[in-house]
Parts: sequence; C-alpha cells; structure tokens
Amino acid sequence: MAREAGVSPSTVSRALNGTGYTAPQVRERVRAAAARIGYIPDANARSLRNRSSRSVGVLISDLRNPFYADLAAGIEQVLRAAGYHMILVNDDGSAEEELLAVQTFAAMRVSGVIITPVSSRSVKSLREHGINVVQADRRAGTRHGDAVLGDNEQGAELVTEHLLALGHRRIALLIDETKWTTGAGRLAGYRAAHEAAGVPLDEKLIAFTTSFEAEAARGATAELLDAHPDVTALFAANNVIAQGAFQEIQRRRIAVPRKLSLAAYDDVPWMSMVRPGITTVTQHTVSFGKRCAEVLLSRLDGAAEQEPTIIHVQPELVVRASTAAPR
Amino acid sequence: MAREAGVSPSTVSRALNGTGYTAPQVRERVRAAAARIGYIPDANARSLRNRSSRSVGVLISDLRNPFYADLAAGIEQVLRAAGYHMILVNDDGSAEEELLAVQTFAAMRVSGVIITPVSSRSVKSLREHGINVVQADRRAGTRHGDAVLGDNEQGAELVTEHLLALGHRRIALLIDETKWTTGAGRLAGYRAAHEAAGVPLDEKLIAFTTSFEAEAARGATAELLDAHPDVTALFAANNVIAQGAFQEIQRRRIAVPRKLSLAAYDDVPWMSMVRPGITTVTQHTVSFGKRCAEVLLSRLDGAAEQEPTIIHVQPELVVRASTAAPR
DNA sequence: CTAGGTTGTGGCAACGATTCCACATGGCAA
DNA sequence: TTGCCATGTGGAATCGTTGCCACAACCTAG
Repeated sequence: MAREAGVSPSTVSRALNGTGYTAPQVRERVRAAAARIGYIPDANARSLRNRSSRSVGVLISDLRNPFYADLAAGIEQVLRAAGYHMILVNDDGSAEEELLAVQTFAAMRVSGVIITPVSSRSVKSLREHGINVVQADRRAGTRHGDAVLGDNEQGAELVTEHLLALGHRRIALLIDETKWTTGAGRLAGYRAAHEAAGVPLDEKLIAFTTSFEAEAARGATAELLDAHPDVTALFAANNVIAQGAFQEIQRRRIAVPRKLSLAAYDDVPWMSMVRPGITTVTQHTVSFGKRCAEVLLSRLDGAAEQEPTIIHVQPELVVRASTAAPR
Repeated sequence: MAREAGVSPSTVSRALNGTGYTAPQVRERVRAAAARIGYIPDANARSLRNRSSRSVGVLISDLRNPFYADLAAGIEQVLRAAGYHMILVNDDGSAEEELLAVQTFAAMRVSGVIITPVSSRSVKSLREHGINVVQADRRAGTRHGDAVLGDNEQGAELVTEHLLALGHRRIALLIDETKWTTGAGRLAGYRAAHEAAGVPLDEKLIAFTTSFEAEAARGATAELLDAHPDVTALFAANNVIAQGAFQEIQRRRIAVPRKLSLAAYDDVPWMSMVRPGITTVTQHTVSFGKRCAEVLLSRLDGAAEQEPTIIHVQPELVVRASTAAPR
C-alpha cells in the first residue's frame, strides 16, 4: 500500500487516520491509491499495536429464546453505530462453555464483554484479565461492577398485586431457579405482594421446574394442577415457563381466564398472538440491550476508574385478557 | 511469558502448540508457567502472523425475526464446536449496512462469511477480497459459489397443492418481494401448483406488501380481503407476513379455517401456540444454520479450489388446524 | 543574515506469535 | 577418533500498523 501510493507507511497511517500533519494533496493521493487497490487496514495489526480491538464479546444463554435474541439485537445495534462489532457466544447455560468463551474474549483483547452470567467465576476471570464487564439481566455472585438489571422484585410484585386485586387468593408460582438474581427477585416480589396484602402464602404453591425446557414447565404445571385443584391463578416466572404452562392449559382445555388466570414475566411475540392474550411484565428487552451497550461504551470512553454504573430497568405490567377475577 | 518460563518465545510457541521438538519437562514447565500467570496467547498477533483468524462473519437481516435467530443459533453452535467464533452483524435489510459489514469482515481477515445477501455487490466484494462466502437461504445475483438454500418453489408448491386438494380455488398469495430467490421461488411454486392442477390463477390475488413489517402485511391483508371477498384461502409467504395476516384476521373475527384458511412459510413458535395452529412449511431452521456452517468449515479445511457446494434443504409441510376445505 | 518556529515526511522500534535456520549436545556406528 | 543423525533450543525475521523522533524545507521576526 505504501508502495502503491509512493509514500512511507507512516504517511499512509497519518493520511488515512487524519492524525498529525499531512499535505492535502498527499492525503488525496493516498486515498485514491487505497480505493484503487481496495486497501483495507488490517484490524489485527492495529489491535496488536494498540493493545485493544473494536470488538465486544456478548455472552448469552440461548439465542433461540426471544428474550436473549432481543437483548442481543439491542446490543448489536448500539455497538454497530459506535463502530464496534459483536462476538456472540451462546453458553447454553453451561458454566464450562462460559469459561471457554471468556478465554476466547481474553485472547482477542476485546474492549469489553456484556454477559448474562451463569457463574461468578467467569465474571471474576474477565476482571482479572482487565476486561470491562457489564452484567446484563442478572448478577452472579459479585455485587459490584457495571450492571443493567430488571427490577425483578418490583415486576413480580406488580403481577402478584394485580392478581390479588382481582380477588385471587390461591396464586401458584412456577419458577425454574432462585440462584440467580432474576429468579430470587421474582420469588421475593411474589412473597412481598402477599405480605403487603396480608394474604397468607401457601409455600406448596411454589413449584420448581426441573430444567430450562418448556416441556419441563408443562410437566410441572400438570403436577401442580393435579395436586392443587383450588388454584385460581398461575404466575409463570419467565417466557419459557409460560409457554409450557400455556401448552398444558390448552391441552386440558381449561378456560382462561374464567377457570384459571395466567400471568407471565417477559413479553414475547406469542403472548400477544394467542387468545386470550397473556398478561405479563415487559422489560422492553431491545432497549434493555441498548442500555447495556451504552453503559459499556461510556465505560470505554470515560475514565476507567469511575464509580460502577448500576441501571435498573423499570418493569411494566401489560394487562391482557388472560387474567380476570376468579369465579 | 517467555521470561516467566525461563525459555525463549520460540519454545513457548512450540510447547503450547505441540509443533516441532520440545522436551517433555520443558513443555510441562511452560504449561505450568502459563497457568500460573494466566497467560493467554494474543489472537491478534497470531492472526497477523498467520494472515487468518478463527473468526467467521455472519451477516443476517434481523435478529429479532426468529427465522434469522434460529439460523444464527445453528451456525454458532457448529462454529463454536470447531473452535471458531461468530461476528454477528444485522444489516436490517440495508445494502449500505451490508457493505459496511463486509469492510469490517475484510479488515478482520475473517476466515469466512455466511450471509443472507441483500445485494450482489457485497458478495462480489467479499470474493474480491479472497474471503470464502456461503450464501444462506437466498442468493443475490450471482449464481455460483457455495450456498445453502431452501427449495422455495417446492415448499410453496406443497402448500398450494395442499390448499387446492382441499378444494380451494381462490387462493391469495401475500408476498413482500420477488427480487430475492426466496420470494421468486415461492411465487413460482404457487404458480406451478395451479398449473399442475389445471386451476386458472387470478393474478389479482397476488398481493404485495409495502415493507418488511408485520404491520404492512396487516394492511395488505385488509385491502385484499376487502377487494376480494370470495377468497377462501390465504398463503403468507413468510413468517412476518403471516403474523400480519393473522392479526388482521383476528381483528375481523373471521373464523379460521371455517370461513378462511391460512397457511404460511417458515415455522416459528407462535404458529403452534395459537388456535387454530397455523399450517406452514418448516425448513428446520436450526439445522439449516448448522449446514451453512458445515459447508463453510469444509471449504476451510479442504482444498480451496473444490467445486462449489450447493445444498438444498428439503422443505416439509406441517399441517395444522388453520387449513380445511372451503364451505 | 540568523535563529527559531511551522509544516510535512520518512526511519525505526514496538506490539506478540510463528517459523525457518543455525547451532549445540549426545549417542552410535564406522 | 571422526562423522553423522536425532533431538532440542535460541536467534532473528516477519506479519501490518502506529507513534515517536529526526530531519528537511520553508517562513518569519529580530
């Protein structure tokens, strides 16, 4: 390239990047030569020299789950606009895969990582490598560092309050885990709403699913309905569980909301397509993703040693037709 | 790192990569030192030296569309297992964004790109930069090079045959574009099935939507139903159009399939959640994505100058409850 | 006329890993 | 003893870019 333009490599660099002195006609000559031979500066050489790349690692659990897909879509949109690109890795909820991805990101000298963490080891490991981390949606172990989180407790409280206000007294909670801050928060909100309303809570109405699959949630719903026929409302703690619950309810031809109310957490497309539409809590997932990317970018821009940014995304109750007063 | 292990950089490289001679105890010493200081080889330096990276660019139109999300999920799964990682870029169906992404990929010296192409320029540009390209789902302009495609003509024929066999004679086609091979193929299949059945086709029943949004499809559906009340079946040429059509049908409280049959292309979750379930053509999208990655990987492995691989994924009709004989 | 500043360019080292080549050591056969 | 091969290690060049430094040309003020 330097040969093609008849100048030194230094001058090429200055001309193309606009740093330092360059005579206008030389700059033009270099530009013309670059266009002529289709020259594109090598990003690897640049990263090597600068000790940082324009890449950001994004580590999520399951791209097929619309929640994560929307999150990634929001992240990518903001990163792309800022001239970064996204290395996307699915960890399938596995801590081992997550650690492997961390290795990869470290090797690539990414300028940051946005992660829906599975284990705290990965987050710790990233920090040890001096990589900026933004935890998205939930936090694993560590209480510090940048994070963009939903207010799970408040969201679950909104749903539960809504059901209690309709007159429900036997409200079951279907949930997959409570180790993560998401599950723990939603459970806490469910409890808090009962407490606030002075309604006693039957612990047996908290049903745990055995895996992250919708099919497991369907099974759990079946067991719950068999064991407690007096339940009048079901609160599914995420979109996958809601799917399983909905399928089981459909299979049994239970009239919703006449015989049973159903509410969910996270708004995904099928919830507004089915009849009755599902009452749920939306977290505006695409904007959620955008916020994550913005927090990371401002960390990259600004002085590294700022206070950690913790953003709480406001959950919002979307009332549809799947919830009504019990008979 | 070389200092830490007390050996030369050359030896570190040989020990860690297992290339050339290395004494077992030295190899062990190097490994131990690497583990002790958390050493991870710099991928940029490696890529610079090797003139190739372990990255693959993936360029899709819209991550929020479950078709693309599933495709990307399949691709990522196979790439990750093979030690590659995925740079994911959304082009929002814009040729400009697509070209920008091509620049990025070229700069990164990715070992290949998997693309659902918008314009043929991008594909040509990638080839000119000596980058391996696999076209996924559709082809833009160029007829050669590796590709993994659905058999759109056959898929559309399956749907149309199914409707014709049920006795429908006024079958409308809702479609967004016919410039891409997907749209063109589906239109051709719709025509071919009519031809084969000897049923005359009313060209006015082919309705074009004005954008890629579901809302546009809803509008197009409304106009179509107003203009041609004698239509007994609707064939939506993709999942987004199907969503718009379904919403309009729901809004009008048209009884499906009693008064109107509805069929779609591509199977996405809501289609099996709603009642009646939507009859559609599945392309097994996740496997579709896996195939794309496999084709690329074998191109990277094998001699570069092999014949182009063209894979046609077999479409499959999924009959659900949204289609029935007309009254 | 000279000193010092401004503008513009090239040379060189460095980033970190790889790979060829040179070279050292030791064993073994002639 | 000499020569050769196998084994193992280090040195140096290289990949492409950047940024510091030196230096050259020219201008301007004293």
